[in-house]
Amino acid sequence: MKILHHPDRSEIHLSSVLYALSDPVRLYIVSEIKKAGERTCGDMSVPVAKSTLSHHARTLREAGIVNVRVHGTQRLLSLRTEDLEFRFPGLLNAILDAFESSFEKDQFLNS
Amino acid sequence: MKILHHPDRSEIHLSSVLYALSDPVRLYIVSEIKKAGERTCGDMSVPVAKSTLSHHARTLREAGIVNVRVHGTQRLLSLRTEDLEFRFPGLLNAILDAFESSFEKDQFLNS
DNA sequence: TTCTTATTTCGATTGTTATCGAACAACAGA
DNA sequence: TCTGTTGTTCGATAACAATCGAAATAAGAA
Repeated sequence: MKILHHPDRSEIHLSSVLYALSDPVRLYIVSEIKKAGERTCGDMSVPVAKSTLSHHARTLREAGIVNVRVHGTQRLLSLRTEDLEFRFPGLLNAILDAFESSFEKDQFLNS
Repeated sequence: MKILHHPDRSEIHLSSVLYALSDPVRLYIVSEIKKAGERTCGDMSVPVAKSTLSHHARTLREAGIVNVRVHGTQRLLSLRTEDLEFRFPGLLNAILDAFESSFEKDQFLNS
């Protein structure tokens, strides 16, 4: 089985986190995970090819934002809430609250 | 005199703000402005060419993060604190606090 | 008007990224 | 073992971004 690298808590960098979350698709993915707790890639209806979705999942994982757990043929994504809160208190919530109250999520509603 | 376009408060997008702040140089610029209230481009000692600095200032202005005021031959940059707080409550502070307590600012200390 | 200072714009370069489809790999169930 | 499901990797493409130096601009001072 493939080993998925997750950065250590201390290796999570602010710029990388902000960059990873500056993409509307990834922001949407993260907000979906936040709501559901854990989601698979196929679970999320985003208007991109599955290879693109895979790329986004990888970006989020390498930035230290999500944890990926292998379960059969699926990958379960969850937020690294504690680690992020430890490193950057209040950041994730501020971003996700902003996303929820913005119009940026609207473009995914009918996709 | 050249007109500098600043996006309206309602035109500030979360992704653009996060993207603009995902660059270490720009993050440093913003943290310097935050401390001083207002700064000129030449004021800030960043390890990049002046044309590059100009590019970063433009990115921050177009993302709606800074206001640029012309004063003689200089441009005074200030944070659009109120607008950002209105659109994304707590976001800017969470990011700047994270930056201050991270090691990311260290790379600029001796430049 | 000429010089100086502060900053922008231009053109070029180099590197990165988002995207896709096709091929591949891992697993589960029949 | 075959088949379908799930997701990754590969190769390609097109767009974008960070960077620089040189030239241009704009305002003020001499």
